[in-house]
Formats: sequence, C-alpha cells, structure tokens
Amino acid sequence: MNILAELKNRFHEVLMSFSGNTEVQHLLDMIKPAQDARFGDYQANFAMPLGKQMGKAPRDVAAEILENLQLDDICSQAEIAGPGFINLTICQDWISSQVNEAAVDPRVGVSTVEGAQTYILDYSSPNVAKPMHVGHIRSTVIGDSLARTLRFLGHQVIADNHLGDWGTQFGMIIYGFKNFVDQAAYEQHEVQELSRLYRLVNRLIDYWKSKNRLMSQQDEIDRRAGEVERLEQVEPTGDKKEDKKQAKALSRAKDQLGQARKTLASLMDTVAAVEEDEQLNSLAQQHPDIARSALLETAQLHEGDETNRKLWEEFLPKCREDIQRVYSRLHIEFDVEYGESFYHEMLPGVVDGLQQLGLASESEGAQCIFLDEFDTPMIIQKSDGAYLYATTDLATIEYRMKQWNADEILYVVDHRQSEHFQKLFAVANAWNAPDVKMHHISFGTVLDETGRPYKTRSGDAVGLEGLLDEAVRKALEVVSANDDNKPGGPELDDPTRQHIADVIGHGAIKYADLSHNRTSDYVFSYDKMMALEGNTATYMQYSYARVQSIFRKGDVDISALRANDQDIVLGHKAERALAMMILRYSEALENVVDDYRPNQLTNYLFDLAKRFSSFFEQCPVLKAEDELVKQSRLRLCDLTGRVIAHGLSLLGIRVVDQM
RNA sequence: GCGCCCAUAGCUCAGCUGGAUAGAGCAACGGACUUCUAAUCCGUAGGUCGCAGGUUCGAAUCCUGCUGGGCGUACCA
Repeated sequence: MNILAELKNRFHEVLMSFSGNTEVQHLLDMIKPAQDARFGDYQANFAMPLGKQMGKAPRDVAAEILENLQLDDICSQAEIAGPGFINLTICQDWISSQVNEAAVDPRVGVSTVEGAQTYILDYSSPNVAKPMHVGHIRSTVIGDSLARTLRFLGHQVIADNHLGDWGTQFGMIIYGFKNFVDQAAYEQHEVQELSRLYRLVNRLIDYWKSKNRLMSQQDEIDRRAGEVERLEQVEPTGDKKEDKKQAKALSRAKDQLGQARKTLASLMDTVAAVEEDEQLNSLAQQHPDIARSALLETAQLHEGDETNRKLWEEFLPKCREDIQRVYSRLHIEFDVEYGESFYHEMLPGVVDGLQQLGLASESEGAQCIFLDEFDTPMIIQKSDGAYLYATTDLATIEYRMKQWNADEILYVVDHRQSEHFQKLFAVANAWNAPDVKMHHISFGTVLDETGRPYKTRSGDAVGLEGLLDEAVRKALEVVSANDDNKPGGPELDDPTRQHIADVIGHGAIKYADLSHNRTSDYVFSYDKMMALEGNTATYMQYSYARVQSIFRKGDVDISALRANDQDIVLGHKAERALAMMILRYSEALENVVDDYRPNQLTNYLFDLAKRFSSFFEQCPVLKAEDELVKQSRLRLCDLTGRVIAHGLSLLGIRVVDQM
C-alpha cells in the first residue's frame, strides 16, 4: 500500500470539481509527507494556489474541500493550519491494519507497477584492457541498484555490460606484447603482465606526446606573456566600466599565463620522469613512433589481421575473467555482456544507412552528422576509415530495438559524456529509434581528497580490488574489536568474523557511493568510505542483526511468528513512528525510479533504521509488559528486519544475523 | 569563445514538483551500558543556503546578472 497514492486518490475527485484535469494532477502533487512531525504525517499544500486562482481565502477553500471529503477511515485528523495548509494525521487503526497486511506480504507491502516497461540498462562498461579502478565503481553500483529496483517494481530489465573490448587500448597492448613482453611473467600471471604492458605503452606514448609539445607550449607561454605585458601598459581611461573590463582582461590573461606555465611544467615532469629512468629512456628512444604504431595495430585488428586477431582472442577471455572476479565479489550480474566488438560488423551498415538518409555527410574526409543544436558534428567514421564509439553506440541502439523493442534505455555514465549522449539521442531519434526514451544517468566525478578530479597516475592507480581488500580488512578489525568487547565475551569464531567483515566491507563501499546524490561530485576518501557509523550500510546491517539477536535470545520460531494472526498494535509512539516509516517503503522506491536516484532509498533506510533504534531503546520486546504486546513487537521487529534487508538487497548489499 | 554542471554548518553531504522555524552524519561538548548487541540512544552548540536583483501569498529550490570552481568542446572512449 502506498499511503501517498491512496491520499491522492481520495482528493482527486473533490479537486476535479474545483479545476480541470491537467490542473488536478499538479494540485495532487502538492500532497506530500509532512515536513515536521508537528504537522502530522502528510500535508496538502494546494489550497493556497487554488484560493488565489478562485479569489477566495485559502483557508476557506481548504475547509470546503475537507467538507466534501471522506477521510475518516484513514485520517484521525485533518487540520487547517497557517495560511491554508491541510495537515493530515493517519489514524492508528489504519496504520495497524496496513502494517498487518505488509507483515504477511512477501513483497512487504509494495505492489508492482501498472504498465510495466522494458528497460535496457547500460552500466559498468569497463575497458577490459585496464584493471578496474575506483572510477569504475559508481557506474557499476548505481546501475546494478537501478536494475534491481526496476525489476522489483515489475519492469522488464535487461542489464547490459557494454564492455570496451575493441578500442585503441587493445592496439596498445598488442604493440606492447609484440615488443616488450616478459614471457615468464606472462605465463605466471597473464593479466598482470598485460596490464603492465598497457601502462608501459601508455607511458611511452605520453612521453613522446609531451616531448613533442614542449616547443609549442613554450611558444604559447611567450605569446601569453606578451599579452599580459601589453595589457599592463594600457592606461586607465577614467571610464569606470571600461577600466573594470580592462582589469578583468588582465587578470584573465595572467591566469592563462599561469595555466600555460603549469602545463609546461607538467609536460617537463612527464618527460624527465622517463629520461631519468635509464631503461625506460632507452625504450622510449627505440620507439619514437610508438603512438602511431599502436594505432596501426588497432587498425590491423579491426581489418582482420590474423596475428592481431589471434592475440586479441587470446587476451580477451583472460581480461574478462579478471573483471569477472571483481563482479563476483561484488555480486554484480548482467543479463548480457555484448562488448563493442560484438557490433563491429554492423558499423559499415550504420554509416551507409545514415548516408542514404542524408543524415551523414563527408566533411574534412570524415563522415559526420551535423546537428542544429551543436557546434561540432558527431563523427561516425574517421578520415582514415576507422569507426568511433559513436558509431558503435548507434549500432547498439539499433540492435537493442530489434532484439528487445526497448521502451527506455538508461546509460549510467559519468557526466563528462553528456554532450556525446545528447548528440547520440538526437541522432537515434531522427534515425532508427523515434519513440524510445533514452536517458543519460550521469554522475559526478570522483575527486581526490584535495578536491581535484581523481586521476589514475600511471603506475600506481588505486586498483578496485585493492580498495575492496582494504575495506574488508578494516571491517574485520572493527568486527573483532566489537566482538571482543561484548559484555558476555566473544560470540563469533574466526570464519564467521571473516564472513561478516566481507559483507560489511563490501557493503560500506557500495553504500558510500549510493548514498550520495549521483549528480554531485564524489570525494573519495578511504576513511569516509570505511567509517562504520552514522549513515552507512553498517548502521542498517546492525539494526538487522539486532532484530535477529532478539529472536535468538527469545528463542523465537520465526515461521510460527509469521504464521500467527496476532495483530500488530501500536501503543507506544516509537512503535507508531516505526510502523509509519515501514509503510513508506514504496514511496521511497517510487522516488528512486522517478529520477533514477538510489540515494532516495539510502535516505529512507537510514530514517527507518533510526526509527528502529529509537524503538529498540524505548520499547522492550522480550520483556514487554504482556504477551500481546510482546507478540506484536516481535512481528514489528520481524517486518522491520525484512524491509531493511530487502532495501539493502536492492542496493546490492547483504546482511548478516550476527555482528 | 561557446555549451553543460556545481556553490547549503568546521568537514562530508541530504533537501523530491516552490511550502510553515533549512536537515543528517562526522568532528566538538554534556548525559545514558547489573539492560533484547553502546557499531547504539538522548541532549547542547554550530547557517547571510556564493553575491545582487526579479517572479510569487510563500524561494536553498524558478528567472536574470555577477563571482568562484569543475567538465566538455572535429576524427580517444
């Protein structure tokens, strides 16, 4: 049961007599959870605009609406307050009966949506040639959570991992393998060696790129310095506005000069770092053309060159296994994993099709699609004949429509690609998918602790696996310390502690990510991520474990408890508050799906767990005043535990019975 | 230059479609374990919601300008 939906239902008819249908929807949206407990449980704010519109006093309008409304069974109180707010208090009996229903419902009171849709979720999509690092986690975790939530609500979901298994990075690995491989190391640990080769080639390419840019960068500095000098000599005109403009131009020029100098310094660093390393330097000098050569390897792979194709076929499964290992420990699953290579053969057809429709045309040797709203075109074929990820993305949409006839496609990708997606959606809608709704579920950049964009420094990137290991290690420390300090002595053996640490550590990392509004940038901090108090998964897991602990101590037979028809009664205000929050679960899920924001669910779960903690302090369960209250509270505990576990499961987070 | 995004407590962040006195967590301070797990709870303190205008009965939220930051911007993904 969704209380909010039910309230809107009740108000709908009455409001219809006050205004038209489209307007009513808008007015109904002004019914929402109360901002403050003093105002009851829900509040309706539509009397103010309605009064304005009708030229009546809002309070009179509110009164008139309430007179024509049958709310007695749901609300114990419907009060007009302030300028015309309608404050609604849900009545005790109704909450009880709804909670009783939820308690025997496998879906804990959440119904499936009407009008289920077919969603395709495109998330995670790592580059298989590079080890996964902290930057990959957001897409993976947010996408996984949205997939689970949509599915639970009754939609059909196809989770697709659009792997980067065909791009330039493979050319780099192939080049590295042909020139620098350490056979012994490769035989011992293939992926590790491949990843070393990738980083090595990347570094050498960077070296040459930087080195070749030194001159032009110096020129730019000279030019900017000249500009600063020129601006400094401009005499004040006496005109305030004009002088302000001048001052601004000068400060901007100085800024740019500083930037240019900084860029030069970092170029020089890159160059020096290689040249100071004798071995690296000698490799660099032996491969001056490495950037072009690596691209050539990619081109040859795409053209079907036998050697390169064979190498690719040898590398790919190994890279995928490596990635799979991370997914298994995170319990991430996909329905399909069609990488970029899967679409390779469709690309010429995509370009042809777009040309024939006149959407694509040649410009500067490349096949381009020009769109009115954008300055730069979407390029679908390079002047050297190679295809780009835009081409692949278009082919992917084509395939997805044919294969699944999707209603909606969600791309969980960081915000830097928003322009790409805007173009992609515009082209797809004009070309082969006029009706499908496509959304870029963008999220913020991962920042380091100084607030700068988190960048993987070549050589010592924070691998995702290392991060997960660290989280589990820290969790184990806390689990052990906590268990050792239990009043009755330790309760957990080592394997159990290890398992608990595993659940808590992985949960902490996922939750840290999911609990932020996805559009915000994200400050990555080991300490913050692994803090196991406050608004963290651990707090919810702890609440769950406390419920189970009550059952253990009380020797409660859970299946018998669930089978008995003893009603839940809400005598204490902490019980009422807890029950009310349980009934809001479906509202929370609706909020998640509404704008694809899992943090709506983490916020809800935190509220729920807080209410439970408060209930736990104030309401003894096993030592309740009588058997009726005890049974009622046991059932309330059970339901709370189930909602917490269920909510966490939609975030991809597990629970344990004991902590 | 153009485009997109952001600015909320000391720190990290919520704040849904405009609603009443802007909320959490962490850190700080004061209380609560003979008790169903203190990984907890109760309380105190902490704010010019970047600045200036505008729209509105009502603005952190919408509009305009400004300041400061991030990102993107023709053949990488």
